[in-house]
Amino acid sequence: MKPSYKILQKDKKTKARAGIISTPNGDIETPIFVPVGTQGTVKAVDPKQLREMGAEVVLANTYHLHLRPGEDLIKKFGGLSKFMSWNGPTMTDSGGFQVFSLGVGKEGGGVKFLRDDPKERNTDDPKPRLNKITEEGVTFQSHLDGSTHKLTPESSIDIQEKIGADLIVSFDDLESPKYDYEETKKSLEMTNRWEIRSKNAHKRKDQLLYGVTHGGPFRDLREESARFVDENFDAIALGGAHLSKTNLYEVVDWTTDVVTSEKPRHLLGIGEVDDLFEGVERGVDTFDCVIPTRIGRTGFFFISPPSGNMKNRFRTDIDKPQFVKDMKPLDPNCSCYTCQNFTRGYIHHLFRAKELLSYNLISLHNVHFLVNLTKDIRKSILEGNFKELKKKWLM
RNA sequence: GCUGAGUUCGCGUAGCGGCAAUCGCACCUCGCUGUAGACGAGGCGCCCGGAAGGGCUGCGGGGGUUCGAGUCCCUCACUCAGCA
Repeated sequence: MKPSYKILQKDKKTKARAGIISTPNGDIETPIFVPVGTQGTVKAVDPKQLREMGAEVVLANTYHLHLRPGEDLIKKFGGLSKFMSWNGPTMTDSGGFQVFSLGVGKEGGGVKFLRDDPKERNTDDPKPRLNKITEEGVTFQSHLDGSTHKLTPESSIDIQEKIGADLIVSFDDLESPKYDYEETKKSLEMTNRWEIRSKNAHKRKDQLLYGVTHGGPFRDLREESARFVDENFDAIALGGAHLSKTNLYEVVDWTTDVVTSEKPRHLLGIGEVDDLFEGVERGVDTFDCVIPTRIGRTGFFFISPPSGNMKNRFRTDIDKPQFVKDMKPLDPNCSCYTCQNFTRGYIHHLFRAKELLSYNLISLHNVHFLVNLTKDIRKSILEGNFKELKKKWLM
């Protein structure tokens, strides 16, 4: 079957909408947070746990799965969804992001994201790049063994067809946050050429191919890119969102104002609590982000209001000494397995002892937290009180 | 009792006579947004400082040699090993 998207309800005051993406592996009720499972697993979280918490789709990475175990192997196992025993909808990223994260993004000490605080902006010391970008595609040094690999729009799509996710992404070039207007424009033009090649290479009709919008922080480029992607694709992914918060929301607005409303919109790589509200309000349907699992493995867990707020970014660190004797669950308002069964004091102990269960319990909570938040957001759209829910969270 | 080895940050350690003194663990603080991340950065004698920096104390105790001692010498204490 051909994947499709349908809007069920539009919010009256904002661009938020509740909808449904239908795929051969099941339906995805949007808005929804998409946990990232780069290597065919959401790190430290079992597929059964994902299903039980209500996750509906998992995003894996073309680059990583190509290097290991290889797309042909995954195909032999019946595709990614079966291979990882998830048996639900999946999405793959094109590998374009690795151009950035292994190359440009490593410049300036690996700072990949611009914050509003100028002190945190990229510095100038260049780091060696692990990749080379040409018109044809990208040549990588494998981070596993240093061997050389090439990824092109055609090979990325070929790999993604073999991996067999329901939702796949065009091969794009990522602009560095350091690029000026001209450099960003050049990068965008490359992306556009690569996206057309991606589209032409794409044969499997049971997969939905997203085009990716770019254009850095520049309005006219963003709008041009959105128009271009809208003309050529049935699904819109908003890329290069490594911007300051305020700029990010502007960029989302510019994009969703231009793009056909009846197409699903994905915001690549974004997913802090406030981003989910601001994104949905501006018409985003799906988000993927490593945040819940990455910070989970380093001890941070999400907390809801009133203890969670914009100032603490809805998170705190289980490693803190204050949790030693804390008998409360991670988040008192949370219905996840972790919060229903374990105390902060116990998880603190596990984390200090580097016990593997701590990574599972915290990651599970964090993923549940964001998935559940987007489900609440969806419900609020259907019930007509999205703004009230947003206000309750972001104050 | 004799002989040998040892006693340096909470623990374990490094240290050609120029050291506030190495490294690991622990501890404290901070950071992670399409995952080279179960990770990374900083701190960890005391005092002042935002920092640069400055002051004080300091390598089992005591004494000595030396411009200068954790480093050399004497002595005491304790620990460990072997012999009695």
